[in-house]
Amino acid sequence: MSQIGQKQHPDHERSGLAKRPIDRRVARTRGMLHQALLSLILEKGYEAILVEDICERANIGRSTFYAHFTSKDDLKRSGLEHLRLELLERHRSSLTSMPTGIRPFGFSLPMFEHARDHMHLYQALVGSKGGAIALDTIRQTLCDFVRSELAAAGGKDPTGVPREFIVRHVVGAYMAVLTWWLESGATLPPQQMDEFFRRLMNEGAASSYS
Amino acid sequence: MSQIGQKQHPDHERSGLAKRPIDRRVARTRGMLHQALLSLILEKGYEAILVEDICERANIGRSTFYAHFTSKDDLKRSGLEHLRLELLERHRSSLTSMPTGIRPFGFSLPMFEHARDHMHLYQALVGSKGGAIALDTIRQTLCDFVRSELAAAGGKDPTGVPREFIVRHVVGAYMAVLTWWLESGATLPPQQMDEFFRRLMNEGAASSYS
DNA sequence: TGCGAAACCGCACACGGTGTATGATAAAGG
DNA sequence: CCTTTATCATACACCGTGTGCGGTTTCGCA
Repeated sequence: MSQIGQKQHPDHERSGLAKRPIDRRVARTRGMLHQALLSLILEKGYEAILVEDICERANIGRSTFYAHFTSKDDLKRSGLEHLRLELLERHRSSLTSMPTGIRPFGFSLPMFEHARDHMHLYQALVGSKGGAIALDTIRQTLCDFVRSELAAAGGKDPTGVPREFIVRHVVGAYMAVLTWWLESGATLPPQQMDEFFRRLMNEGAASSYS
Repeated sequence: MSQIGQKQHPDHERSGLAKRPIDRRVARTRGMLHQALLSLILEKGYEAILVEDICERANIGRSTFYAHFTSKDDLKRSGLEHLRLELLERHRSSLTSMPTGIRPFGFSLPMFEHARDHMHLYQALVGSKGGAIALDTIRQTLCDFVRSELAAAGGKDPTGVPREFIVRHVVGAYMAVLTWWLESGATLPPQQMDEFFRRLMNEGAASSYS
């Protein structure tokens, strides 16, 4: 309960959330732990990992682990948050670079590219059984993207299909093909995956049935 | 290690897999345990459940639990297998009753109905965090359905989209809307859900974008 | 209806993983 | 250089798991 990273310098306090410099030791420790967890997920899957395993791999004392994270799940969440923010940022920049804006499924290509750039990580998340919870974070983020796209595009749903139905439909299909892509080694380029996805979404999957 | 249910009556042995009558006590015990697990999943979620909880709820001694199942997961798997077989059977009968056969997404309506009939169970699976593994069983079964549909319908994929891509796309979208339906209380009737799903699959989700 | 088999029960035990407390040591940072 | 802060090893209590073992109850079958 050493309350690490809570340096109190009342003077230097910036407004609200200060970006105070972090002690090198803290940064090193957390980095090692994150990396250790990741490599262990690839080896044995998340569920089978022990806190002791992580510490051993990271060369960190077990008590130090608990000084930074309350549990194995806490460590996972922390690592996932990085990922989520990075994804958000990439989506944001892709929006500004292509100001047509209303093009549907704008999240698709950036997401495929992001997954390609972090393939080792995503494959770990997909492969392990515990990855389901992790992927759920991504799923919810994508759902937000689609919701705002739908809200921006058209107010009416002429087909009578509930809007949330459409959101889940689109993101569910997307996550499924993304997962398949990663599972099978991500050999196809992101551009082609994006093209396939858009084709099915535009023409409907039923058109491929005969 | 009492090896329950291994009655040895060498005479009465039928060819191969005999459907030997099960001791009433055994049936009662297993039924209680399955039911207890289910109700507990609804209350606290699968992960938080202890073997002791299950036994207490079922009024079964803890040693008896281990005489039937090796672990909590084993009990879950056992219950899930029932579900999977029932789903398979319903799909089979729906195929024969509608011999046109080639109608795409034939799994859709039977699946929605099956979920409606076992709503409490499915909602438990969807809601709990551990449900991901359980839903995966369903997902794989549906993938098999779609694969055989695709194989039966047409040999060529004129669009150039890989067949497995289509399979994952369809089932991913389906599982997503099914999950949403259950999460939100399954108020819409299965027929309407089926109709919505087919509409998006036929016209493409992009058509709902403006 | 009675008898043998088997299923159930409670209890006790060893094992392993978790999370906390503590005091000593090492390394940042100013 | 000196203070602050992070790290470490150790020890400990706690809890859930899975197994072993007699004793009791219930079932199936003759």
